Amino acid sequence: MEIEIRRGPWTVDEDMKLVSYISLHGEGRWNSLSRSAGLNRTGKSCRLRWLNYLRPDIRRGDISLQEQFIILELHSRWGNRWSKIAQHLPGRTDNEIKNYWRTRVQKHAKLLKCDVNSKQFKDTIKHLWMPRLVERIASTQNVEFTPNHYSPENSSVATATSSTSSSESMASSFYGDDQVEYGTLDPNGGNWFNGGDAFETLWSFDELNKWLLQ
DNA sequence: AACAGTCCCAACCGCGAATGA
DNA sequence: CTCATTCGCGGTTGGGACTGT
Repeated sequence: MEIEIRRGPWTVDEDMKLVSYISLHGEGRWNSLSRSAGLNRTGKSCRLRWLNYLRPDIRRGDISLQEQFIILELHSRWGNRWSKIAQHLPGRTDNEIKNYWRTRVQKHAKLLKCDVNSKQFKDTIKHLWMPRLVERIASTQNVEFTPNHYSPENSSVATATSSTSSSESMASSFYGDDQVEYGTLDPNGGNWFNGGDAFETLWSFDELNKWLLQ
């Protein structure tokens, strides 16, 4: 008899079944795991749910400034190698980083009317956005961060601080201090980037345009 | 309050790589 | 070696949440 495979959002009951099964038997062999756990889901679906949502070491909340820097840095080296980038951001999933890139970074490329893969945009990230991020990180309290020397081989330096609550307080102080300073970007008087996002308040529209026209 | 437009993220899909029979 | 199955990655999308009018 064919059992209908479930799709779409996971229920609390399904989550509990998956978590309790994995806690007893461990991960892997996802297709058989799905059957054994009594889930009418594909192995793929179970794997994705566990890795992106149910894993106990998942880190939630805003992407910190350090994490933003690391994403930009590693993406400039490796491109869309999301899982590889995620390995250097403990608790963050490849899916989350990918979503972050698409929703935030690509949006900026679109606003500036340039291709996200263009040299122009990459240079903007490298020579304007990243230095500005470094400034912001350095200016916030008690943050040990050595972005100039960040490398995947030495990622513990950066990730050690990003995994503490200091990054959250840093982000909140950032919102508070700089919303106005960097928020008045719209030539028409409004807020160009709608405000609200730390990444988006790092530079002005004029500043970016000036850079792009160089 | 109601509606429309936009944003964001969880989940799906397709494909290539890895593994095993 | 070949074929089938499983795994993991990157791209895409549906729909709920949010925002503006």
